[in-house]
Amino acid sequence: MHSGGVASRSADQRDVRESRRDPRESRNGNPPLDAVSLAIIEQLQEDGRRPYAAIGKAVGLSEAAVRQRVQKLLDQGVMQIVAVTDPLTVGFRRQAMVGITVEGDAEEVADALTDMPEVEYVVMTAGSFDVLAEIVCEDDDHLLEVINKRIRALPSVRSTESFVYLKLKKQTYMWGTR
Amino acid sequence: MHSGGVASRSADQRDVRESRRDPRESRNGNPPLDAVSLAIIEQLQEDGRRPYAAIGKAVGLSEAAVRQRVQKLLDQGVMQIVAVTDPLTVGFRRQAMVGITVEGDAEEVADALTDMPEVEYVVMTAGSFDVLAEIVCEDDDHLLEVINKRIRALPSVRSTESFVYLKLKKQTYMWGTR
DNA sequence: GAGCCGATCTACGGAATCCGCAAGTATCAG
DNA sequence: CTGATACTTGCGGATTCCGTAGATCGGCTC
Repeated sequence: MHSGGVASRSADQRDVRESRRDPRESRNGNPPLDAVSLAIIEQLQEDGRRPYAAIGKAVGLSEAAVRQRVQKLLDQGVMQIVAVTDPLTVGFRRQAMVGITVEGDAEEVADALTDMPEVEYVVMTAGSFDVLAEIVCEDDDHLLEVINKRIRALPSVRSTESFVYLKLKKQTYMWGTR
Repeated sequence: MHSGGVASRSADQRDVRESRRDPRESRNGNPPLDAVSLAIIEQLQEDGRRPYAAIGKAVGLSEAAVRQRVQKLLDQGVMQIVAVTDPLTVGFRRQAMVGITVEGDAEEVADALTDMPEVEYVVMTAGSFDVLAEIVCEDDDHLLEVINKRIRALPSVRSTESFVYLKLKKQTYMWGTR
């Protein structure tokens, strides 16, 4: 992936010195998305199976154009269309959020966590934790093993604190549409 | 929602006294899912737009049966098919995880958080926080307002601690498929 | 400006999918 | 036995998907 990465001139470049900065800017390394792609994403956040034609009607594009843009967004990893559930509801598994403080490079710890299959979610943060990781496990033994044997075994990890999930109350993907 | 919740007889009932316990059990209040629905969900976790016929072939069901099951899972709120992105990558918005300690009933605080549109994710936990909430905001001012004015204003909230997101490293929905 | 190139959109047609419906079967609860 | 539930098979029409060809636009070089 990341074949091209070229071009990608954002629209509306004339106001570089604009007072109120445009809310959408590249913040990662990724492509700055234009308003149309944003609108497409919003459509798919409401319903991941919505037909391309319906999306096109909503955002003012042809069906084929929507299809191409969606495909590109998926290929670039900007978005993914998936089924999401609450693992606890689904049945098995123990979940926990683990806050981690790091001695050296926090990013390399985050990368190590990323490689673990039990880790669903990794984010680097500012605050009393350097990294937050969400873990999904089979049972308590498995959870214990991941936290104590694998995460704490990482060289740069100074300390960890765990928050075992008791009940998921909300899970939305509707930002941009409210 | 939560209208019916009836019936939901699982298949393969003959081995109730099986030695190794079935990994799937009702843990919430929700319907215990059978192995077939689990398999369907796994398929849709890989690709939320996969055709029903392909799913049927994978899980050993007819196209119509898959369609009916998926519809039911969606209606019951067990699963949702959506586009997910990294808001930071998409451009605008400030994100943070907020850990909250509660004096009285933690669940009512969680419910109050659930009603806030800026709150994407709410989970009740065991540990030094009673509730974790993920917040997505327009900018720092907005974030500050939500945390200081709205969350801390809740009567039972004893204290909060915020972790502003710097970089999202991983975001998966592939549990069950590894 | 002429000309080329890459990216993106529209247009179009055939294949595949979606979706409702009906009939027939099997299982389980009462 | 009766009713309820769930699955299968089959069907047909509307819809959607998907590849491709052609048009358009902006930037680039010369």
